Order: sequence, then structure tokens, then C-alpha cells
Amino acid sequence: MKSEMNNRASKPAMELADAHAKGLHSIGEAAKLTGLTAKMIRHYESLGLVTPTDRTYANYRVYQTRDIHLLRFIKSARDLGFSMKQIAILASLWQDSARSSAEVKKLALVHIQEMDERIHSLQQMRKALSDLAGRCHGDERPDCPILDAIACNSCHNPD
Amino acid sequence: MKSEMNNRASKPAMELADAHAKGLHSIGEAAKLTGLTAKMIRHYESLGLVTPTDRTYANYRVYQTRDIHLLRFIKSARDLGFSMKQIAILASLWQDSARSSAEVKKLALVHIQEMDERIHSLQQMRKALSDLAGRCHGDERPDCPILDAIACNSCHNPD
DNA sequence: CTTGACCTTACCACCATGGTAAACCCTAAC
DNA sequence: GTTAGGGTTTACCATGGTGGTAAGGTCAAG
Repeated sequence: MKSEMNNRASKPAMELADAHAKGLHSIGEAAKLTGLTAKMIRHYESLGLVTPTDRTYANYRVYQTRDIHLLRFIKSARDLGFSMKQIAILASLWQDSARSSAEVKKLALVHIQEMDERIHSLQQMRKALSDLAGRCHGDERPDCPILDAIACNSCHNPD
Repeated sequence: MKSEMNNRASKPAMELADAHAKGLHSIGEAAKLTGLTAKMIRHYESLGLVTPTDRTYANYRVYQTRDIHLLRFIKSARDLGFSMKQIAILASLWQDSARSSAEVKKLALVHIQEMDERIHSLQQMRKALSDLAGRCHGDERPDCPILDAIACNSCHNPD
């Protein structure tokens, strides 16, 4: 029916079946191919990271292989713990053939340091709490060094 | 003027000066005494954790020493990384003289395990990224093992 | 034509915290 | 007594990354 109309097109709108025939993907397929959820793919679009260039007549998003690659890039960077802001920069560097690897490495080192700080903070809390837990007999009696410590760390000035 | 009215009171409303004279505290003082912000003290109230029993005539919150203690308890528990939900339970255990220390310890161990998981996950990400960074020359050239890895971790099925 | 799976947008929620604005209150200094 | 500055009140909005839900449109297979 509308397939003739599609032939007039280098322009976007098309039927979903045509998109499939061209090796393009719906958002659900993109999700399966990347390990992301459709929800998050739309979210990344709202952040300006991955905007599919085409929509079908029915307004369905149409993803190209290049988009799938970019989504996978985002997924991998998220798996490495980068923030969306950092990922936006990484993606632009990735697509910039004139980038210097120094820029990328600098970003990575910054992120490593952020992770180090979070790890350190967690380890401190963990140690403090496990020390307390080690001193708690953990039976049916009510007295408990854990609660005592939480309550009285700063109990010197009750007023 | 209204001081006579205050005398009719075991009931809440009073002047701020009277509250001070009784050793009670405004929210700003409570903040200074506990290391919390007034903002967060109100937030904890909205969570049902610390509700000052009295207000002045002008509707100012009036904190008693007992409230200050509870706020400090919350602060310390936050500093140990407990979530607000966990803190709600801890606070109720703290105030329950019939508690068993086993309950508290169990909660602590759960939280320790949560922290262990977060630490482990961060360490994994850190290691992966620092391995990549170690292989990146980090100069003005564009080729970069970090970007390559992020882009191609899952590049086998480009389609 | 119906059914079920998919897609669309537009909301709300989490969690702990920060911020802002408009209004009101209190105290001290003039 | 008035004013200035700071404290307090409530009610909103924002963060970041993800999940959920609802109401409606679309597609393919039976």
C-alpha cells in the first residue's frame, strides 16, 4: 500500500517492515542487541546521546547499525562506572578522529580516582562497623556495643 | 506579655525565649549540636524519625535533649552508611529496651555485606579501567586502547 | 476482526541532599 | 518605635540513573 511511498524516500518516514528489510532496528531490537532497556535507550536520547535519525510513519524510532554501536559504547562505559556526563565526553572523543589519547586517559584517571575515593570511604565505614559487630555478642540480651557506639559517638555534650 | 499565658502550660506553645530558658533548642541550634543541616532535620521529620513534640507560638520547632540525642544517633548511623530505612529500624531497636543484640547485629551484618558488594563491584570496575589506562600511551595520538575496549567489548555482532 | 506484543508520550517513584522563594518571626541597634 | 539582619516556616524544583505505570496508537498472526 504505502510501499510505493517509501520508494520516494531518502527521507525518513517508512514502514516498519521496510526498516527491517534494510537491516534497521526498532527500539526493542536495539535493546536486545545492546543489553540496555528500551526505557534507558529513550533516556539516553533525552540526554542527547543517541538520537535515531529516522522514525517510521507510525513514529517508531528506527536505529541504524551505527546507533547500535553507540548504544553498546554507552553500555560498556556504564559498566565501567562512568557517569553519563563522562560518557557524553567519551562518546564525543570516540567519534572525533582528531582526539588525543591523552584526553581519554585523563578522563579515565579522573574516574579511577573517584572510584578510589568511594572505595576508601566504603572501606572505612565497613571497618568501623565490622569492628563494632565483632564486639557485639549477638544474642538475646539487649546490650549492644553497636547501638552504644552509634548513640554515644558524640554524647559528650548532651546539651 | 504572654509570659502569663505560658504559665498555664504543660501544653506546647511558648515563646522562643522561654524555650531557651528551659534548655530547649531551635532547629538551627539542633543542627549545630548534631552536625546535621536544618534541612535534613526537617527531612528526617517528614520520614517520621524525629518529630519535635512542641512548637512555639510562632510555630517554630522546639527540640528537647532527647531529640538531640536521636538526631545524633541518626547522624552517626548515616556516617556508617546505613540507609534511612535501616536507621528507622536501628532507632526503634535503640529505643526498645527489650531488643536483642542479635537483631542489631544481624542488621549490621547485612549492611556490611551490602558494602562489601559495592566495594567489590567498584574494585572490579577500577581494575578493568586501570588495566586499560595502563595500556594507553596517553599522548597526542588518537589511537587509544581505552576507547577501543569500550567500543569493541561487544562488537562481534555488529548487526 | 480480534488478540497480544510492541511502540509512543507523559507522568510518578526511588534516595539523600541541595537549592530557592515568599512569607513570617525575633533580636539588637539606632 | 522602627529598621536591618538573620532565623524559621512551607512549598516547590533539581540532582542521577533506573524502574514503574497508564493511556493510547500500531503491527502481525490467527
